[in-house]
Amino acid sequence: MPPSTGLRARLRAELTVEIKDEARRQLAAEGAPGLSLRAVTRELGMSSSAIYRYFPSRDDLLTALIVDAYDAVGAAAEEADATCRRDDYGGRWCATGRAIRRWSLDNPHEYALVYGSPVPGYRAPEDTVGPASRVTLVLARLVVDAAQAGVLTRPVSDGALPPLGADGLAALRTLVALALPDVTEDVAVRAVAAWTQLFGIISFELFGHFHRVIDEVDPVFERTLLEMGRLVGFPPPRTDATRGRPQDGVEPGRTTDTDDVADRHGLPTDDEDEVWYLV
Amino acid sequence: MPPSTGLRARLRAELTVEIKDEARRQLAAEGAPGLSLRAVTRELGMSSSAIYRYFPSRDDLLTALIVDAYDAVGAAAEEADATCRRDDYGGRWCATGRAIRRWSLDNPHEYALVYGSPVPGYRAPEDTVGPASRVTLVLARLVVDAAQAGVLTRPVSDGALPPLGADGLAALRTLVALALPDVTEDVAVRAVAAWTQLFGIISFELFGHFHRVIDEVDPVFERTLLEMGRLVGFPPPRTDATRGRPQDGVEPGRTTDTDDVADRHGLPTDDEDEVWYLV
DNA sequence: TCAATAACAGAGCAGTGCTCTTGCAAATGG
DNA sequence: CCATTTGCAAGAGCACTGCTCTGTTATTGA
Repeated sequence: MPPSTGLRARLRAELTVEIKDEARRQLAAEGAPGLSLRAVTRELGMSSSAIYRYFPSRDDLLTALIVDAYDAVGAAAEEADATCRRDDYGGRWCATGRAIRRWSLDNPHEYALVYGSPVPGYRAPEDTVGPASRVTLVLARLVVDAAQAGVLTRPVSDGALPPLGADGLAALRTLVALALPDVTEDVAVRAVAAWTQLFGIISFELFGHFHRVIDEVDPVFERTLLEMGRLVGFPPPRTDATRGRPQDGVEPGRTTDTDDVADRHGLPTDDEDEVWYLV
Repeated sequence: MPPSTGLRARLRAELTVEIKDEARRQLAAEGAPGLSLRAVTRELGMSSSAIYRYFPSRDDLLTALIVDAYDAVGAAAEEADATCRRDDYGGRWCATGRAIRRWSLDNPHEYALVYGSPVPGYRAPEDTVGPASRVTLVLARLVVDAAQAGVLTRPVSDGALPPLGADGLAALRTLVALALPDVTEDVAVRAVAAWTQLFGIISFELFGHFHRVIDEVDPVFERTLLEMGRLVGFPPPRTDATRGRPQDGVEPGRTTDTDDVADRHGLPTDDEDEVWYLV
């Protein structure tokens, strides 16, 4: 028996992605409020009511686009992180942040759909929590790797801030248990700060809050990357690529991404700007 | 001559605010996409076409609401800052951040309207840049005050990060010239980091990105306030109110807001946690 | 008092999300 | 192989939206 119900299912799957592609085109062209189901069907040459066999409502289509957007930015973050040496924690942080920003600037409406105001009513659709965690996990894994390697430096001196209270510990416990094993709550809260700062500055840039305040965001973004990376405690990035133009591709150098443990000791670094933040 | 064109103008102004109030009610109830001009007119008992004499389009009504929201959050920030002693820079930073978050949690849809995805097409309406700068100026003035008082501490040790490049200096020059006189570009970029982190964490909380990650945001927010305040270089807050419940009003203690220079020396602080971040 | 003008109500247009009914083609079971 | 069930598509239609146009009424300034 050939693939049972295969023809119908195949056609259905193809039309589903065709609808999503056309919807994504309209989303990129006019933003989420400009997405019209009727316009999608019109462009695809089918009846306006036919689309409801594939997406039962407009919100469901939007949710599908949200899931895809989460997946895309997560893939961008993963790829950027993968192109760095595993022990170059500062470089991984900067490269990941740069990749997320680049994806956001390239897909502003998808970014707004995902990290802007939640469009579908009020409900946080449970289907999006999975793909949403993809990009988060890249950053979390980075923190965990650095913590387990023991390279995370305390920001100023021990005891500069009072220890976290019981409520702070409790609030961070789920986060630590979920994605940050072997990480101090102290480090976790700084990671949250860096995480939210990253998306905060991207949102401000994309949503126009730097209008007439900062005209060229690139160097400021690079600098905040360094500042927040240092705040978390990452060692400084290995290469001096952070000074270069970050908009040309993901990261110019370091195509080594297969060998993992071999890089742990690493060849002698070419430059001596290891002392960017010493502590 | 009685107030010339007074009756008509008065009625017009009254109806304008009535429309805005009803629109704000609908905005708070169902969010920006749920705001309907026809529903507003229906609720106000007038014809659907009459509203266009007051707001020529839906986007104009939204822009008016955006301006009001900027004004409201700016007023909240100003008031919180004003209730602190002028030389308690850490306290002013924390109080302002807390007030902004509180306003945001109390008016989530207005926050989303202002700091979420920009709804009207693509244009950044020029009318909003003025009210938008109100809350920004509170934070900027705080940085300037602390810088001029000479209390801003460098984060780790001098020269830990390489000096800003020429492009970084150029990018920050407009910001410094506009709102941060007598502030180093080095401090300015950290202020931008704190600024964007503040709104980043608020957006994440409001837009559901902490779902199943952080259940109780309060202590984490308090902690990031301290961390980012320290990153900028503010001295630690004077009172121990940061450990209390920040959701009960703006700030419980310190009702002194009139005397300015008299507080400069200050009464002996009651507690000894002045050494929160020493550097 | 009278013309000018601002405000208003209502009809109407094009568009939207969504539902219902009808008809057709494909897969399935005996 | 045929009858039946199922999946899919098209069209009409409903309630709603932003917005415009027309005609009418009320207010204003001289």
